[in-house]
Amino acid sequence: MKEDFDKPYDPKSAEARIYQLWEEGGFFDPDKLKTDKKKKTYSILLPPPNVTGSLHLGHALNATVSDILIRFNRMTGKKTVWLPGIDHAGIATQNVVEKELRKQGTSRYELGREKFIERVWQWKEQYGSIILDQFKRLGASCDWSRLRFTLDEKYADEVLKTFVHYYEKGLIYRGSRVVNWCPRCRTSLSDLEVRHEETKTKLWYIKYPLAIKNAELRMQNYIVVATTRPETMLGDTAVAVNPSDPRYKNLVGQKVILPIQNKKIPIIADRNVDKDFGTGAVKVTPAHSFTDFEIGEKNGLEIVEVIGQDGRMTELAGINFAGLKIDEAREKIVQELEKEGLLEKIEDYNNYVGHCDRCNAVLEQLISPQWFLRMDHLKDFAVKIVRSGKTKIIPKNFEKTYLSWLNNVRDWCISRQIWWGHRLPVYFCEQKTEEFTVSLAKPDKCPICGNCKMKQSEDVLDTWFSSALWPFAALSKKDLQDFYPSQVLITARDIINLWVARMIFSGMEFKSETPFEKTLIHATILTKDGKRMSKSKGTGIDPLILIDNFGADALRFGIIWQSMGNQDIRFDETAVMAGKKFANKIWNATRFVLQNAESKAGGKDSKSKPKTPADKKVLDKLQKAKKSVEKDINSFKFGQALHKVYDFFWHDFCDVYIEKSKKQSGDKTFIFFILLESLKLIHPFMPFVTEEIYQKIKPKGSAKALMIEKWD
RNA sequence: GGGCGUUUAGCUCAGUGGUAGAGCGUUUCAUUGACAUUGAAAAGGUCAGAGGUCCGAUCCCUCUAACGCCCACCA
Repeated sequence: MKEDFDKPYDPKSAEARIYQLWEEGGFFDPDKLKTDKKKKTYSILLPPPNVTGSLHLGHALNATVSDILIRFNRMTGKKTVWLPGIDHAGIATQNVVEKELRKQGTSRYELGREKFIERVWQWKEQYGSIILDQFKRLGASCDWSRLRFTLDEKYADEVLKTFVHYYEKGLIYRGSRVVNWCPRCRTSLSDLEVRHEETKTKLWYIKYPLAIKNAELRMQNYIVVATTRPETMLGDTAVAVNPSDPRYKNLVGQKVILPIQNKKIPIIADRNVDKDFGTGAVKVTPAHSFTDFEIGEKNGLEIVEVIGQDGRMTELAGINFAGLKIDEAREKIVQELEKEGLLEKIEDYNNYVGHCDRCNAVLEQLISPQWFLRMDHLKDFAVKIVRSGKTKIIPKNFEKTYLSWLNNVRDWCISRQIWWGHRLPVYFCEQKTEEFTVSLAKPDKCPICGNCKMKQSEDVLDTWFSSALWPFAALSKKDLQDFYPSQVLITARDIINLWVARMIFSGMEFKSETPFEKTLIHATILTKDGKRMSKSKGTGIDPLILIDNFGADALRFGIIWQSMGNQDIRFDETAVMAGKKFANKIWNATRFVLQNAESKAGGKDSKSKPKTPADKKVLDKLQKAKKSVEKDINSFKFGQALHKVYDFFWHDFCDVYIEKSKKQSGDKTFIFFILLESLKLIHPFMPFVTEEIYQKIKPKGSAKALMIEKWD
């Protein structure tokens, strides 16, 4: 026993063995543990990582924080579960597999839908659980028997039911409207999947001649519009000015000639037009702009689609332009306008151009038939529950992010034209191809024409539509009773709207209750010089390498040591090294205790009473630290808690008490008791080393594992 | 354009309306008996700048600057 401690602590040999011990002991599964039925249950749902993902420091922070809460609460005797899962991550996963196919010289189109999906499943089987193994290496005490995947049959059922429910309630509708479109992924996107990037571009001032018969006069009478996208003018169906703009008052109602297309389009007045931008007159392209689409609807304008789903100009753009890429078309248009003397001037301009969040392609706004979830009713739920304080967002200032998004949200485009995901439970009639029926299963007989076989919609749902159901769709019927709502959702700030808000209104709609009592928005981990960590820039740090070098406990220590609140963390590796030293310190202190406290004393005897003043003092310090740590954990001050744990053990216990005990003779069972209590205190933060020690020194009759010891 | 956050020791960060704290780093000394992944101690800060409130401000208020983040259909 004592000999085990002759060498320094070696995390590598201990961690895998200890994790196995926990898993095989069934200690992660609350149904296999004795729990205190009088206490409220405690549950956390793991934000399901993407199947495409590999562990980064953000996950490590999230998992460590969650694990501290779970381990702490489990030790207090509450029925506690941490439920893990994986997200199918529609576009992200599809893109990864497509990339692989490209390497093999083929494509999803060549394979066809069915074969392609098979390939993605294969890929999922191969890589799907890799990231979860990485969570295990961190020591995450998830109940793996409850693992869920968002495309599991049961989960998928729940998703489709939700769709049908919303549809029957009139909250889901189909419409041909302008959407964000990624020409690379060939799918629509929701507003939240658009990343705006500042782009240096030009503002072209183009003359639109008034439609006067006299050709000479025409060249002198024109209206100038300013645009960043001259190529879309091929689809213009009006010029708009602000109704209160005196410059254009007389022109409203007249017509101009759209250059190149040579077609008459009206000058209209619309309040959405900003008098101060450009010339105060704008071209209106209802097919390729959200604003213009609205203006077009109000004024009954014609819609001319000049950009296709492949991101190239369509035939409607004219024979000279059809098939050209956007920038080719732009260049050609500008040349032509110049030739005709219709270009007044060009200015430099900084614009925010929408990019695909997943593949970074420049997005187009174009019209396509899509499915939308009405937000007006659902958002009210989500606003109310947070305003009333029934769901708390911590830190509180993020409530502003949340509320301001909800208050300005547009209907959610939930359909995607990719293949990997939940296919819409919508069946179209083969005769009247625009008519459809919505139902969970394919109808035996077409209710529309009465005899066709019907064709299921090709579209799949936005991944976030299914993620939004996670808090209840991931739970079994029994678990719903025990664990809904969960106590706290722990996540990063960039998905407050994308995910948190949508979970909240989904939970309200289907369970009439918030899915979690609190949302904890944890810090973002940055590089040491304050830059965002990113794989592509090579600024990321791989947590697994840190675990290999220093041990999982050391990594957990290092991350939490720096987690003092919502302050973003500039990651400092020396904190991880400090963690490694601390693990070793605990190890060595144990060696000393074993050498001195000969009688390991039975479990009960170990609760000896303090005898000397030093005993009393260290006990007092321990109890104070414990109370303080409890308080900090419960208020999510993890860094503060860890500092106290560290201070107590290193300084009060080792530097003072152990040093003193060297000079103090007599009964030394008390020091053993303090050591055991310290292990409990440290365990939520550094589970491996504490468990490893506990397994070696635990008195007869004590718990099978430290992780299920009683906190008090 | 709108919103938010940060600025304290060489580095990463705590903290308080009334002598400024930790880890790492640096310096000195100690130690062959738990641990050199050690112990004891020291040096090191006009708490971003300006103004205000107060007996007193690093802390509260206003402004400025730098950095960072989120949101956004002004073409």
